[in-house]
Amino acid sequence: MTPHAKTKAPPETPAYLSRIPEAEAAIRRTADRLTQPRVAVLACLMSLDHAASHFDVAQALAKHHPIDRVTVYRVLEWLVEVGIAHRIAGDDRVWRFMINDPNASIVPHHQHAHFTCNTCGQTFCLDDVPNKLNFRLPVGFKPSEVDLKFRGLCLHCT
Amino acid sequence: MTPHAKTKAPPETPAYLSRIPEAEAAIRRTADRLTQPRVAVLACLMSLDHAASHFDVAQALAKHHPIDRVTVYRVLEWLVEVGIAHRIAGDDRVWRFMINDPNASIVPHHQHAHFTCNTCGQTFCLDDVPNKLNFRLPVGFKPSEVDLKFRGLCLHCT
DNA sequence: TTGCATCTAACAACTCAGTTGCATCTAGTG
DNA sequence: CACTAGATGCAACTGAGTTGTTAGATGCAA
Repeated sequence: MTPHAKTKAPPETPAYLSRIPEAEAAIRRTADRLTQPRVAVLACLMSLDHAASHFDVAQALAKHHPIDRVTVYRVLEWLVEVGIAHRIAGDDRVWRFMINDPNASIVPHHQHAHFTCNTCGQTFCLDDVPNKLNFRLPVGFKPSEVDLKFRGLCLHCT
Repeated sequence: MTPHAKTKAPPETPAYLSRIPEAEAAIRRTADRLTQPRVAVLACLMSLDHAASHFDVAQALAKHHPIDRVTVYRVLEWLVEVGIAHRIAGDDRVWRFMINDPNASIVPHHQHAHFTCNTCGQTFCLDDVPNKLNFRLPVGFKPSEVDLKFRGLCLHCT
């Protein structure tokens, strides 16, 4: 084990590297330019099963693809704009980002749920949870979006 | 949503003034001190049917009860601690606060819903909505809290 | 391949909500 | 009335996210 491993150091060969071809393909499908930061950030998101903050992304890429933090912000924002990812508001005032499920509907950030683990702090998407819910709101409230958040123990920390 | 996308200027005689006796009574029920900032902040929250940010509160009190913004933060935090109010995380990275429904359960911030209006930007509590929902989460996820947020058109903006 | 218009990245400087440290003051008690 | 724990006010700080500007890539057309 590495000494002083307070935060777990990234592995020698980061998992996101293998996702680079997949990321390039997805970016080419957009009308915008294929750039190194976009590829790296998207590959990073693709390698995760949970939501990542701008800081998580910048840190994961620091060794092999160091990217300015403003660029990370802008790439993440762009990924949301073009519909590749969606953003999640956390309780700690930090945005987290996650790849959209390609099987989901066209507006996947609507009507789907998130789960934040109280132990490891990571946020997961639960895409198939709330579709079958129908809410009864007080008279006069006309909802257009629903955001459902759970907190508790995730499957890794059980 | 613009931060503090606020409404009109407060009236000559702020509505919160009439809530001061009620606020004093509630604070006396706690084990802590009755202070002017606590009374004013609580009365302010009591006069609203929607959630208020620290900025909303400070602004509402500015004329008759000017209070340092750090004190507003600390009083709001204290109100949450003693169970008089609860805090809501908004999409604009701003905490908003609202009085707890005295008829609700002991932990009212669990298992209740919020509604944010896309037009006026205000956030309301919908206390009686999600109690009857039972969710089916993926295997391994053990939720302890649920937070349900709606966005759309509120009853004032219909 | 080269030239070029346009888009994108990097850097610095900034905004803004929220926090911390500390000296001063005050509510409640005796 | 005096005393003290606890609250307030002020200043300085933190950290996420944004904006402006310049330099550098990218992709298309010639």
